Amino acid sequence: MVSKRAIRGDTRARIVAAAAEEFARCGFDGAKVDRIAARAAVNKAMLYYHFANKAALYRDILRTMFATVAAAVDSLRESGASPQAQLAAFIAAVNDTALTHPHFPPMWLREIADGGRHLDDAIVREMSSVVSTLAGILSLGAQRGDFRPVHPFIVQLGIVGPLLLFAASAPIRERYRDRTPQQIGSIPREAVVAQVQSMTLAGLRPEPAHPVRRRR
Amino acid sequence: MVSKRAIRGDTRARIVAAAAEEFARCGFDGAKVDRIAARAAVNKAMLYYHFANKAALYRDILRTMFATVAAAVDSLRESGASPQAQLAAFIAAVNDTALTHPHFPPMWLREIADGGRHLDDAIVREMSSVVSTLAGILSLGAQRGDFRPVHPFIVQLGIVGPLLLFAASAPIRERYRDRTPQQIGSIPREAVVAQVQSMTLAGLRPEPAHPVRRRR
DNA sequence: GTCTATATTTTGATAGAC
DNA sequence: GTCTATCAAAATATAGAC
Repeated sequence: MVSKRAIRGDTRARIVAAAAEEFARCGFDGAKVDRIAARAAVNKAMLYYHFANKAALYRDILRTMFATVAAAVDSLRESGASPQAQLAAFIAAVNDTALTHPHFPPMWLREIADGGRHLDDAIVREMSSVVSTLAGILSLGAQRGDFRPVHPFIVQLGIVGPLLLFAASAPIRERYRDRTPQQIGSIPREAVVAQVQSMTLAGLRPEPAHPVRRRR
Repeated sequence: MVSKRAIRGDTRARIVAAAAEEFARCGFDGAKVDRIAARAAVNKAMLYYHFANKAALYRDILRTMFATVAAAVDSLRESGASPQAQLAAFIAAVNDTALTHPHFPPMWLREIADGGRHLDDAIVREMSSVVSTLAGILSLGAQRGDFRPVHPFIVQLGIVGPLLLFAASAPIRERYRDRTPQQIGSIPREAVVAQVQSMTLAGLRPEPAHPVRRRR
């Protein structure tokens, strides 16, 4: 039962959209309920009519976020393509999602930094679904002898880490475009994706790629 | 002139230490001045005697943080070792710093997610110093024909991204140790560092490592 | 340098009419 | 479902004595 909303704006959806932007920009504690309501052009009391409290609203968005990534990544497993191609597609899918949902990267980073303060079991299930999908690709590649065995979560870090940092650092790079060397301001995202793809694939090749250690 | 502190506790240092922990755990907005003062066993008014306000205290810590990383990374350039070895040492140095200063990773992630809200020019200088050091290693390798030319910042993302995520996600992995598949709880950090090293080096090899693209 | 007491503002949340 | 008015609890910051 959906009651009788959706006559034009669907307030609930507007609240969620405004909240996602606010949470991404300010974090959970920095986000202000008044600002969310204002941005959604909704009365603050209305917000509390739809959601029990700020935390419930936040969790709802987090859940959607990870479910979106999980679904995007899961869909490409059916292609039956080679492990290499599937892995590249996995990386592209994560990047696409970050592109089409610009608030995901900051929220993801923040939730990690927060020690997962607002995670519930449902959200964690979605998160680990992403890793499981990756694990499937990796074990397929290992079976075929294309990949050497590596812990899926480590590979996940190598993929998600750079992509999240790149996406989330856009405002900083833009602001300090000229005040920094190395033209950090003008890096095409395609170059980042391509580099993550080639780095990940190269790092998975069966022949150990001369790892060196060093302590100062 | 250092006045006459340091008789035993050095209040200022205690404030900074307590604040670093609080900022790492809660973020700028989540961090409470009362809690910082309490944790430092210092009166709250004392805190405002040493620092103009919460933001100034925060910036002071950020500055130290990036200066520490910049120094650690810079020192290993003098070794005159091979580009490969220097790069591996760079990665190890970043990891070591994250290990010895556990509040750095969350703070770093948060500042990125925050869009660099609290950065000032001095801090940005330290940050770009790290990238410059990496750029030096990369261009040395490129001169010798050991590395193919890649934008330093992209390589930086590939190094710092995984390491920060791994370090900062420790509490989450610990909490959901058994509720998740893939034994995410028990991954040795050495494995992560080794994988980042081999992935980075492999991704820099002159021969292009069959990059694949894909859009769903 | 250190503490007590307090001013001021902000903010999450609710009561209750329509 | 929607809005007005408002409460109560933080939380940043300061004044001013010692």
